[in-house]
Amino acid sequence: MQRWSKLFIPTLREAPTDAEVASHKLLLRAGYIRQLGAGIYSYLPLGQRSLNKIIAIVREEMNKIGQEFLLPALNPRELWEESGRWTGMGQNLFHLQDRKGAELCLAMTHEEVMTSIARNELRSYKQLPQIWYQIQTKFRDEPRPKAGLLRVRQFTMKDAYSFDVDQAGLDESYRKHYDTYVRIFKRCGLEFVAVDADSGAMGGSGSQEFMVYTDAGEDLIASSASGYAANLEKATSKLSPVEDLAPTGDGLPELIHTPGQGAIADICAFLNILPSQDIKCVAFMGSRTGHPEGEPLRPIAAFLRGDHQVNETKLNAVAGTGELRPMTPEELELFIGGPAGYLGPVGIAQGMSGGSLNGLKSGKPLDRLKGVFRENPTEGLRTIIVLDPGLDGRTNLVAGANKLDYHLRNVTPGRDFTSTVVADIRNINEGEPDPIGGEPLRLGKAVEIGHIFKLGTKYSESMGARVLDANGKEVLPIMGCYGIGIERILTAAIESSAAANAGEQYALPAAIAPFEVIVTITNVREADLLAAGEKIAADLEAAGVDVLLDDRDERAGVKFKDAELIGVPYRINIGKKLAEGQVELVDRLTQTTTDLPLDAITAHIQSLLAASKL
RNA sequence: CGGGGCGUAGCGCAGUCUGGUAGCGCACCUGGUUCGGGACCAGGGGGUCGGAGGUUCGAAUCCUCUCGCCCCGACCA
Repeated sequence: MQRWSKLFIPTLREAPTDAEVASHKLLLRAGYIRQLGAGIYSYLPLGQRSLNKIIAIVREEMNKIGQEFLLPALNPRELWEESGRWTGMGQNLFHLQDRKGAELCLAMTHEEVMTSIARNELRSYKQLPQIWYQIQTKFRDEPRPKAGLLRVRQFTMKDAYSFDVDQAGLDESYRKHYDTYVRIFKRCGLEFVAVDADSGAMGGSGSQEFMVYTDAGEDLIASSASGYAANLEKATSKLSPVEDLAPTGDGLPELIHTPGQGAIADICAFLNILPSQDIKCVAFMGSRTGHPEGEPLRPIAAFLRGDHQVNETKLNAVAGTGELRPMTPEELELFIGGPAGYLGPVGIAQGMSGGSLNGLKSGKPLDRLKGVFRENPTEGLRTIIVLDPGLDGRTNLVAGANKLDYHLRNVTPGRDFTSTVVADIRNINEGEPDPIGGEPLRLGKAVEIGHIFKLGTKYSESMGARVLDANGKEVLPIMGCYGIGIERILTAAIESSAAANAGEQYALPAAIAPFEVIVTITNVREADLLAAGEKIAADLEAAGVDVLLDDRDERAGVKFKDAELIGVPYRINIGKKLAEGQVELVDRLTQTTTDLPLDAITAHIQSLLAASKL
């Protein structure tokens, strides 16, 4: 039997000032963790109990589809050079040297080790598919650890790797992981959404992130009741129709004097129109990442509804660039043809050929531009004109005239200007209808607790893993990788619960709480209370319930506060009502209190726990 | 890496500007009272003031350097 009086549970009345987010404060105050350095934490007995419970769930579910390994955290440099990640991971990989000067790293994931095992041992398609996983400590030299356990340099991760002969096999392995993750997170009592993630530079064919909404999160996601969910970088929405303005005059673009009305809000007020009836122009110079010098810049003119915001990730994808910066006034003149505030699509300058630069008057900014053109002397630079679908098909819009203090009205896309491409480049807004079911989108910050990813052959190729297929032909095993952040499950659960209680209190789901039930003897000096508490705790333990008996000689108030701090979902108070044969059950998840007869409590707890286990 | 903030007892803080023997609350120990929502009284223990160097008769306090931590940004398969 676990007795509080014998355990090490150092609760704090006040949180250290370093802690900002709710889960960090509460984990410290509850005695789950202590900090050792930036992004480095010790897990105290309570924290370890909770993490062990999470790990047990993960392991139980993963064992249904795969096999567990234990792999070295210490990896030789050569292995990581094979995959290209020794330098490819940059500063995020912890490097170290042994006494002989040989270089090693602390593994941040285990693609390399798993693939090296696969290439040494797997020879035939008959040995596939394989799903290999491990649960262990990973190291990442994060540029900025923060928010307690949310972003750390050393943490526990379940990562899994699948090896299949063909794409269909990978699809199946991926699906198995998806289903398994859903079961794991449900068992952990989390409310989560699976969002389509950017496959990014990895070039994989599919990727989803499992996210939990919390303000402490670092990602922005959108989801809706119809099951739609996506990262903000990918999220789209159906737009409600906007009423176009009636044409004026002959219906063709008409110059209007709009002195000092450069901002959208100003011009809308000035002309008495809605922002959605105005064309916003955002102009960037784009370049590819990883080409600091000499990479030709690309002028980009993005046109979208006046009430919409550009999403730079989407725009980069459309323009084939990796980095964007705003155009300088000189560049605006050259590539758009107007001053900031009065940019528009009609008669856009669209850049020029390299040769025509010679006619320009000199000056520092222009000299810099000539340097840019030198990379592409014959083609010069043409402005990429991107039109957001929110403007496509619209009529009689208002736009800048590319002339100071003038706008145009009656601007109709397609008729008055053409675009290089029509593509979604905007951020969706909260409440807009989702693209599949039309349900309102919920937009919010979220924390990533899991990620599944169709890797492809990146590692089998670079590290030389091959098997023979049924035709005796050598093929590269197709891989998937699948991660779960163990501590993040705990953190997300606390954040979610604390958010409902003003950040001051939380209760964990029974499945991942350090104890399922706490029996609080309100006064251990009263022999009958002590005896009843002992008996109830013993009965619960005999019934297989994970119970903590608070047998400390403390005042009741202290014990109640402490019980709440450690997040145990069910509390049984042994107190005054014992005289009538009753004890109090506090259900912290529903925030209800019920009186129960002494002899009914064990069965009642058992049924509560059974119900919480799906 | 850029910007900002903070290092004084286990936790929360004052003292630093204006140099003169380091303080408060909580926690901890002892005794007593109290006992269902972080009790009260009395007594007590605990700090090389992050570190190094300097100025000074004298440095938590002034100067220089340095280490650490937090926040915002950048970054984040």
